[in-house]
Amino acid sequence: MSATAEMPAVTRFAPSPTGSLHLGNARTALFSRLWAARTGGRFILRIEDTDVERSQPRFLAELLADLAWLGIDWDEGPGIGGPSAPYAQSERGALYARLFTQLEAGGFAYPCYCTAEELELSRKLQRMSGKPPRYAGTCRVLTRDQRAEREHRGLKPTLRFAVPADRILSFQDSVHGPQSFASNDIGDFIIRREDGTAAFFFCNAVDDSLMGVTRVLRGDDHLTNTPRQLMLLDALGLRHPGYGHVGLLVGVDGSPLSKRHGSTSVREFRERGFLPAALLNHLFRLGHASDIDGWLAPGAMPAHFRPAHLGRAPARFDEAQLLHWQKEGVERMSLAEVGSWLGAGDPPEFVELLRHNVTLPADAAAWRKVVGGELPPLGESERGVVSAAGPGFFAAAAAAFDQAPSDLKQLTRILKDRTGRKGAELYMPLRVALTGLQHGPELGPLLKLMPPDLARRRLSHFARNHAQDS
RNA sequence: GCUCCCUUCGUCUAGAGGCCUAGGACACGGCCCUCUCAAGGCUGUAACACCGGUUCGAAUCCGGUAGGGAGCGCCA
Repeated sequence: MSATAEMPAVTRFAPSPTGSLHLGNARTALFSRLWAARTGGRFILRIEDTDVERSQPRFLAELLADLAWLGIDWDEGPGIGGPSAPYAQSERGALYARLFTQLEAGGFAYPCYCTAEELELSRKLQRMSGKPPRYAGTCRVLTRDQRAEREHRGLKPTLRFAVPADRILSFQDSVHGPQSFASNDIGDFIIRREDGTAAFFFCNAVDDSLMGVTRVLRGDDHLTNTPRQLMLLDALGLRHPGYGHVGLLVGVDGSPLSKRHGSTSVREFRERGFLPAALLNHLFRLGHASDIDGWLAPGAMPAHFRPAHLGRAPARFDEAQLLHWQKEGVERMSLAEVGSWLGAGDPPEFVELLRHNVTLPADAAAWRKVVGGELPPLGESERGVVSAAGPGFFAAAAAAFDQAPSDLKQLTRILKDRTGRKGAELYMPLRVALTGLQHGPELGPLLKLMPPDLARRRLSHFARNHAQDS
């Protein structure tokens, strides 16, 4: 639309390897990737693993695998490298150290010797007296001697950013429009932890700028954090990326997406047999209005991604809609693809037969049982069908089966002559007796796949007036 | 508590003062097709949170109310 929206965008996804890929993160990763792709820019993957306690190699491997499964690839980052390497923040310590000294030298930051307990208490007190819980600034005014004394006592300081007074921080949010915040509402915040590692506000902002990111797309939860990062960048003389904050992904009840809403990670959907393209199509339309409603092959998504149509309101993740895309995805697979997706080594004729009746691999398992195993007990409606047909019908059916085993066409012809029934009245009781259900793949081929004695048994079972007891 | 954000059919959304008796998609109902389901075709139900204001005219602008959410962490 506007000229800026079409300039090559450098975007990024900056996850922490502290768990498997969450749906909300997958969505912002997708949007960022698409934004870069649509404008001919670059997409960077950066690993924010400064929290050594929670970051684990196992999670990183999962993260990369989840991204790969979704088909979200990156132009710079782990495994590829690039001009801004390294792309793991745990390896960028030396760089951060230089910037910390620069900030301290310029008077933009100061060591803070307050302990976690002291800070906790201070916040509690502030809350109780109805004040916003902000750092009181205790260590900001320490003299050189006072600092030396604390060092001498063996206290290890954190580094705090000295938030300037009376400043208004304004920026143009690409999703929310113009924003502005007062620096007086913001307390001095920690940019380096006691253990010397860089804190989120710092390394996240600094790396975005240093890596040449031009469009930061992230969740709404970061909107009020943005002014801190702006001040930090200003103190360092680094340029600001553009920011865009998309509405959060929430559960069907509108509360933050959590376990009780069911599956919330990409991995869970993958394990349940969802297709990556299906998940992508759903995510693509959550908090985003594309110009077309129908199925999009992942490769076509960049052309239909509209950054100007990113949503401010939270979007509910409704699995019913994902199911729709899943059906679309299954319909679009080749026979061989469906076969390997089901992953059970089914014969091609079986796959061909049930492919339109299956949206998840679990559905196929049910049909496998229909063909070769036990039938589940009949439902109320199915019992109705059976008793309406009557035992005589099934006795005739069993007899007809003996004349034309496993041949539905012949069997129905004979049965039609003997009973005078036709259409649904003829087929439905047969379907229920043979499959236990009123719907499913074509009955003829289904019957051919069944062992003849099994089919015969199912028919004669209902000839003995067993409709009620099942 | 303070600061900030959000609010159109059940869901995802279109809509940037008249084109809106509010459009599309999913879901749901009906009809057609069909041995069934699905697919396909046709069709139906269903929303501007509320109250004021500005205006000839408001879903769209302004103010307030309500309800949701986020941030204020040595988590990211």
